[in-house]
Amino acid sequence: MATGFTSSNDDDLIAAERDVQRAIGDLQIDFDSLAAVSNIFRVANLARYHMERTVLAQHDLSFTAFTTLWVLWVWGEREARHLAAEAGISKGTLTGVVSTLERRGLVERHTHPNDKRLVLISATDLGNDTMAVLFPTFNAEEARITDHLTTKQKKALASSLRSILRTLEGDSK
Amino acid sequence: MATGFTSSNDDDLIAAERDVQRAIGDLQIDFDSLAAVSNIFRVANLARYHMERTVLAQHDLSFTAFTTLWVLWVWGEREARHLAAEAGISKGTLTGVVSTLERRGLVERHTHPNDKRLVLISATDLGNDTMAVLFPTFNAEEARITDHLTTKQKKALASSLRSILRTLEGDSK
DNA sequence: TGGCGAACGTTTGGATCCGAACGATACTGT
DNA sequence: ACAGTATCGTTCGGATCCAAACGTTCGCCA
Repeated sequence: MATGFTSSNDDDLIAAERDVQRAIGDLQIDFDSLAAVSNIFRVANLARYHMERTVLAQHDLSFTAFTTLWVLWVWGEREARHLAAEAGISKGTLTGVVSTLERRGLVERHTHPNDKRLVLISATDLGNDTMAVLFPTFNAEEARITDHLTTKQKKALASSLRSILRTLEGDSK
Repeated sequence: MATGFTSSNDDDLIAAERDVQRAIGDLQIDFDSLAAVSNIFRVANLARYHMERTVLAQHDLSFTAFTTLWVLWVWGEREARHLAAEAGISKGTLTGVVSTLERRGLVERHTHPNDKRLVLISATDLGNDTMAVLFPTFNAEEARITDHLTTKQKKALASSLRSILRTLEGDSK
């Protein structure tokens, strides 16, 4: 599959920036913001693909299915719309993902006893056991791909990303 | 739509980490790597959604279609498999994306004159004009969502992400 | 010079993704 | 009480995503 753009070292990025500058002519572009944001997309795209091919393929789980099951493993039973929000997908998408996980015996659906509109979703024992094995492996791979960063750099990276996250979440209010 | 997880300030992250620690019991987890990588996914997911709803919706373009057209705008005519690699999608996916863009009159397909297996894809005048309007708007939004970061922080962010990118790309060799 | 493996883009099948429309259920005000 | 409104999860239509299979075209080499 693809890696997003063709190269990734700093010299090549400068060359790419020059191409962009030429293409846009005299338009004003904020290259620092461009580099920061576009690299977020590139890394996320490639890292997701990488995790699906290595760690998750062993258990035949998609990245979204893994994320959904992870939320249930850590926080326990959730109502469907909250689970969708926490997994970062629409509720329409969640219906399909939960159906897939349910078919595999990893999660269960239950109607809320006091409100029949609500669906409660929880991980089964098999689901929890799967995550107990899978997550340490997943985290070890997270550590490996960030191995060239110092602890301080990792903390700064997470902090900068949280800053962007707050701005994005502020928009929807 | 969803935002991925429920909160984003540093205090809440620590609470989330406590929940993870409780769920995994005595397993060893690298929380710095976890925070760094998971925030990449969260921000990318939400930023992509944000860009599609705000900037790209004005021109009815998906994020992938925008990325593909952006590559053609900056670097000019490309062979299909290279375009797919640079846009970060498989060649099978590219076929559909190019068909969508072609239907909209934004790109053109041409068979290579010396090798009929190859397909050359290029932006039309309409495609280039669209990007000349769209990209500055897109970049302005990139700048806005990273507004709380200093120039130094943006450079550090991009640099850390490139470091991860190099590790990921090294795997496929 | 012709066969045969390699490389190309496309097609296929199945999962995911969204927004919008839908039916079912709960709440609200009179 | 009960009609009207709001909210829930699901379904639907259409686009995107991948891997694998496929037919076409090229290059290699006997």
